[in-house]
Amino acid sequence: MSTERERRLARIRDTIADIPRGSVSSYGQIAEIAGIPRGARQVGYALRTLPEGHEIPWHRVLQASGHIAFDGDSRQFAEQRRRLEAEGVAVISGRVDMTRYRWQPDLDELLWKPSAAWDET
DNA sequence: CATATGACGACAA
DNA sequence: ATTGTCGCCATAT
Repeated sequence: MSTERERRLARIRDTIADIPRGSVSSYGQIAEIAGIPRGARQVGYALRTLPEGHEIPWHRVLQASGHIAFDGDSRQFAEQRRRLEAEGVAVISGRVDMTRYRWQPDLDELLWKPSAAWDET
């Protein structure tokens, strides 16, 4: 069986997995799409506790301001910037232009995802 | 049950 | 642009 907590984390991971290459999203946006309003910190928690060997595009999640969430001198910051630039996302001063790269899921995607929560029952 | 902790976010200086 | 405060909320202790 699955606890509510597990399903919540799964929805977050699934949502992040849907961010297309070359686009980015924010913690808050992911939370909302995953059905967790005001759950930005929960998205942070989910990313912090990703399972081993995951293939989740964690680097496509940024702060609402477009800034990378890690300290500019950290190794993780460098890795995230590298991955973003590798797929064509410009990172200027540790920041991405959200108006330009923000993921805008269409109706199909939004209607498609939630169904995963339905057939859980 | 009480506190502390964040890969957050909005807002006021 | 920066910094500090406060709100938020699941987890950890």
